[in-house]
Amino acid sequence: MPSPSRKVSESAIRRLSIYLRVLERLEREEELTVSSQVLADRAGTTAVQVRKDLSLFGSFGKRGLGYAVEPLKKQLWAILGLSQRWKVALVGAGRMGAALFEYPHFRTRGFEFVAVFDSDPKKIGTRWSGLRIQSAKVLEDSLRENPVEIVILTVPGRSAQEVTDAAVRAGVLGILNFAPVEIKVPSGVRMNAVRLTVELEALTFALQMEAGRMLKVKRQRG
Amino acid sequence: MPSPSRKVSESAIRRLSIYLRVLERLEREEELTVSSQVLADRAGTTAVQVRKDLSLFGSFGKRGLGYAVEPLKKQLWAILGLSQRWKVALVGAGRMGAALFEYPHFRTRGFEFVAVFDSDPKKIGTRWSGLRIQSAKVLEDSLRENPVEIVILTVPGRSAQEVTDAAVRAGVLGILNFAPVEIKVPSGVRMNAVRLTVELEALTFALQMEAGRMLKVKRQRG
DNA sequence: GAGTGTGAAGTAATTCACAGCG
DNA sequence: CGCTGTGAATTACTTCACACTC
Repeated sequence: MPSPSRKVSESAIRRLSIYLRVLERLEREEELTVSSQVLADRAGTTAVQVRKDLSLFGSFGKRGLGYAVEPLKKQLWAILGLSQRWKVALVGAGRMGAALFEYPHFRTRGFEFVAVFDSDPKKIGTRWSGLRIQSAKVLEDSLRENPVEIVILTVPGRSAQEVTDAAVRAGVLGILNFAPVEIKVPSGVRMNAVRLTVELEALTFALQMEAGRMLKVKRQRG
Repeated sequence: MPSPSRKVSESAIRRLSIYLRVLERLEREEELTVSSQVLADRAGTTAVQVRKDLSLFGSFGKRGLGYAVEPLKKQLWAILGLSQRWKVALVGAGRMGAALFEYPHFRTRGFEFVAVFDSDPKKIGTRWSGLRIQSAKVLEDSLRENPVEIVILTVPGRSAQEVTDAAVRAGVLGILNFAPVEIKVPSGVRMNAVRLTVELEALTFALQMEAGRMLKVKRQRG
């Protein structure tokens, strides 16, 4: 597992993860090698960006040839931390929780759900793929006894912070937050938020801008 | 609806959307005003960053006092394009599609699902909140007849690109892609991707780094 | 005094330009 | 030649410092 020469930016890491996705697809298409140009086109970036990103962790390419698909995939796999297995607890067994629990691409990457929590008495005690849904009340004790590295949070906004605090007390290392509120974690715990409204609003902002620009052009012409 | 003085970065927009989320919460807590400092703490950024971001669109604060919560919320609402209603089509009526279709925070922001498509014959014809699920085959014609501005894509990777192409031909303006592949859209169409594996891998990369650092420290001590 | 708004300075990320290798 | 790897130049983003207003 290569270790970075300089400090790597969050955006570089996210691109590496995209390259991995593209490489997996190239592998299914039985491509043996790929140039930074092709990888960039597929990943929505530039060839130099690809080479810079990869060069942060080593020299994986062959000049005149490009990168060997399968070996590069393995490298990225290791760089992104996928060589080790990560135990995950899901908190919030609603629709979003169910979607993520069943999401096949988490499983193929070695993420393993080992606990599910919810606060709805109707759900507690039922099973998801053989995993008994536990009461959110016992989350801290349960995670102390059977530790996980990562918690995926799909609870309503009102309970997000208290669940987070309990998980942190139990020694969780990272949190992926889908709850519709900003949560606070102490330094030493990593938190990454998926903000669905932000994603849509980034889109509507851009569309509105575009529409405004079009109007202006129209007025100028008229 | 204020229009920006200079060009605004994607990251600034995403922060504005986070501020909106925080302001909505402050409003529920019946706060009347908020300083850039408090807003920043809640949003996970700095006071200057907040002021810079807001100043891109106008002067919304009062010196010595801060920002009035409700008016600022309304401003952000308008800036982000939420003053107009956006019609949305969902393509992919699986678990993730269901989770997003039911997601209350899309609806409270005025996003309106007007069509749902899927390719599973078992699902076609059934209803979601009164909305008949249509065959993905008729997507292009259907969207031509009843246009939408936005498509939310929750289909398997293999069909993501062809669905995208059909939606684009039908005149869709923006796409929010949850499919686990990179898709291409022509210029003039906005695309925003939610990459679930990227979110988790950004986390595991950081955790792995952290673990590596700890080991080094340990070795130095030993 | 408390807190905003903003040009200037500093830092980070991206792109350019090209040397170097297969 | 074709394509990678990388210092140098450029551009974008953030933070500093402080004038200004309520």
